[in-house]
Amino acid sequence: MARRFVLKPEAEAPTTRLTVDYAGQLNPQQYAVVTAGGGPILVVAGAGTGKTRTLVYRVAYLVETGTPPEEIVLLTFTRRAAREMLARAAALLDGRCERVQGGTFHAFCLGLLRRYAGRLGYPSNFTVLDASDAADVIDLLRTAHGLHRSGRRFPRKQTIQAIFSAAASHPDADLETILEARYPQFLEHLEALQALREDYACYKRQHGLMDYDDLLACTIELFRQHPDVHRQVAARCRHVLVDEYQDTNRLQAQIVQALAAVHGNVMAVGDDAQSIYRFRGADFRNIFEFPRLFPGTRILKLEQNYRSTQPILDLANRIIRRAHHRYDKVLFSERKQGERPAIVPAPDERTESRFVCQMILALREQGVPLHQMAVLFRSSHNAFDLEMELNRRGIPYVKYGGLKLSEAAHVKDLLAYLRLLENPKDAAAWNRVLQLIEGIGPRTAQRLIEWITSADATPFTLEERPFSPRYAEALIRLFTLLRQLWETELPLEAQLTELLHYYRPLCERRYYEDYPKRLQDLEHLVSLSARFQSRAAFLEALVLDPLELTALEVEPLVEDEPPLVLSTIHSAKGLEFHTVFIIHALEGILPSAYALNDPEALDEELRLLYVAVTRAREYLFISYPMVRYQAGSGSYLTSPSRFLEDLPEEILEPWVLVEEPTASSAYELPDSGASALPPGD
DNA sequence: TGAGTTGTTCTTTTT
DNA sequence: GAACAACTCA
Repeated sequence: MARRFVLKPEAEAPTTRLTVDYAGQLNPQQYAVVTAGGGPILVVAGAGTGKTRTLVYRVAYLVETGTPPEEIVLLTFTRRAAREMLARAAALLDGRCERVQGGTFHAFCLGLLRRYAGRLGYPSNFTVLDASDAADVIDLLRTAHGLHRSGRRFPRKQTIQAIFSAAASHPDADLETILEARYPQFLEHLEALQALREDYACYKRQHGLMDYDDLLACTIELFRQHPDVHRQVAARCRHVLVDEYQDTNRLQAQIVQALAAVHGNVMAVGDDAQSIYRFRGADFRNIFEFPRLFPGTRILKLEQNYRSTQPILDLANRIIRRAHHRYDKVLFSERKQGERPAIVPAPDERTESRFVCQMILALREQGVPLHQMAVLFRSSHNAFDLEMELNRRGIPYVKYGGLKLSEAAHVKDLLAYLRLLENPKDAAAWNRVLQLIEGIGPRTAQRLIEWITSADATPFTLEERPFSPRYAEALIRLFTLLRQLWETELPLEAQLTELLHYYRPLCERRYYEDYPKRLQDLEHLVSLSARFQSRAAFLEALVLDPLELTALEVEPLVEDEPPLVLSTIHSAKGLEFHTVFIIHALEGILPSAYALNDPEALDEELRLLYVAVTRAREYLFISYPMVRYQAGSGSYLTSPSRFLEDLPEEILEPWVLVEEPTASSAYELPDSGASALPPGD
């Protein structure tokens, strides 16, 4: 008779001691989220409730309790957010989080597709098109079809691109539904647009091109067609964490579902009241779909606001109450004391800018660092006047949002050469590059592209020369250079230097009015490239993360003092500041004129204001000009945003700007402005 | 076919 | 103030 030995069940959690005092550093709700076990979890978190902090601790906790870092996926809204979170988690654990997979949905998908593109019939060196590249390709096809003069007005290339993108992010709706809902004026072109869309898809496949939407759609396609790849990828996703879930679209939700297919551990964090990316296909209802998508979901809440004072939250709560949709969250703070938010009407834009500048300087005198203050606005040109005033006074600032350096024509030109070296079949890049040569217009460019991209020969060789002598010499020069760079593996910076040397005269001819400034940008770009490992990495960073470049651009200017932040409200998502100014709070701007006829869009504008307001910790100033000037039509009276109407003075304190009545400074507000300040802290 | 000029339209937010 | 269509001239 054999002897029996009774085995005890293994303890669930590994016995390693935890190095972080989770219970001590988090509140009970946060602690519950951080230490929650596996399975699907939805965390509904109001503004300022320590969402980021909670995710950071969650990553640390998972690593400490035995999850291999490389099997954690952290999907965030920007790459900057991912980097920051991972850095903080790494700081908690002495760098043990380094191998966590993280980034935006687009970046994550791109990584996968580079590896598995072959399975979908794409070359692995495919090019990623940004929105304006995509519009250029569409334009190419539109011209080829002769659609641009098909009678009634045909939408412009950017609009077509927007329509296709909307269709791609709503995989359940067809083109007709999209047009009906958002572009009824183009319904008459439905068939032409459908044909064009098919052509566009086909063209991209032939030339190794993917736009932003393809990155998501192809990933889903890959998983559907190749279950083995899907299993392999999902197996490495032991825990999937998604930040800002309210701003995901249907495709992204499907990707999350696919990634969690093996282990089933998904945690999504979001706030339906802060959804501000509807125009990009996001739907805040996605967050309520989560429990349906993942049966057995546990819903946890973070409710206590640590960021703002109660008066600021009172205003935020009042604002969100105006929405047609009911948001059942009321933010409360332990920080009962605080100044009331101010509403500041200014006679005109100039005065509004002067007010903001002088208040900023006064607060800086009081000891608030510049970079703890932010000026927020609906769209980037709302800040032009203020920027002039800041420049005049020498106040350093960084501006987020709006036009990116990588979207400027001259930058795209230079990068097009680089793109060709990476993918010699990139028709969009060829189109740019060829048309820069004198004597080559759209027609010739197209013929040449066809010939170049169909030949299977070594790239950048000119065997016969069936071209007009008008441009033959220039074409040979271009090909020789590209061939040379393609064959010799120079460091990235040297490649760009060579290309810039070639491009410089073209740039001077084309932009004769302002080429010195543009060349300066390009030299900056060349020096920036030195930090990148490879051509591909550089190009990818520029397509997926154009923000970073704008931010970097200003860095060297500021040596001693971190600068003031100017930002679109969209780009300020997830950030917080000691003091926030919201400028141009006007009908037609916030809410935007485009939203006025659509209750859903109007709700989104309201959420946008809600996001802006909840960025502030201590002081909040909302201002607007009472008169504006418009080129041509002169000045006109404005009306303040409807969202701020009829709010009692206990919630929003009205201010009046008064000019100092001395003769010498009759046109200036006092620079110290001390008497106008709220009491210091 | 390309280059250059003029008049018209539209103007948001971002990966 | 830019992008685009429509025009003229070489």
